[in-house]
Amino acid sequence: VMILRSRFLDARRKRRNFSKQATEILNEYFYSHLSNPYPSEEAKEELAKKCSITVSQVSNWFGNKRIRYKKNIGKFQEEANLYAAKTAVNAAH
Amino acid sequence: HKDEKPELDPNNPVANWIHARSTRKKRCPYTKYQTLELEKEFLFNMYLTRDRRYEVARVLNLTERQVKIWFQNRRMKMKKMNKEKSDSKEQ
DNA sequence: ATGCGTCGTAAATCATAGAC
DNA sequence: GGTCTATGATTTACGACGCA
Repeated sequence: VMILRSRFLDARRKRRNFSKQATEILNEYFYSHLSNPYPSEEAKEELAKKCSITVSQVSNWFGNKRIRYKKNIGKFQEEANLYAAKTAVNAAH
Repeated sequence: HKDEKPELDPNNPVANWIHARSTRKKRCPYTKYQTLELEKEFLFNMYLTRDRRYEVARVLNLTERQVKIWFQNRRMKMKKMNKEKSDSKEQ
């Protein structure tokens, strides 16, 4: 029990970057909804499930992404083009 | 959209996002002492009476509005922590 | 009308995982 | 291994809206 408890507390204290696949999914949503990147509660739940993270973490990710994108659009241009191309390919099939 | 202020720009993607008004006060981190005292008060009661709010604000050199909002945010934080706890329980 | 409640968020800041 | 920067989380501050 103590082991489980300490493991749980450690997990909360020690942040891990999200997986590449999770970041991929979040970015795909973000760049394909760039004019209104505010997922509904339902959309957040679906993203959370697909990414194996919590709804709060999805909210945090979008909050951080929006402000960091807005603060320096140029820095994200390459990334934006990449995901735009990716969703274009998906739409074509 | 709703929250705060539109940014009237032609075709930039950010134009229709939510933007904070320029009049918004910049976030000012509270001192350890201020936070500790606020937490003690919160432990005593999660909701402030008007008298307590006045007194806490005076002692900590904050405005009554800041104290009111701190308590609102603190209650939301508690709600979030409780939700996480119950979520991790099931499953 | 006032006034304080929640909810969702902006923006700044914190903490540190990871890249170099 | 020590410096940095990118990234996830937390902290102030508000707008929108609800209810008494």
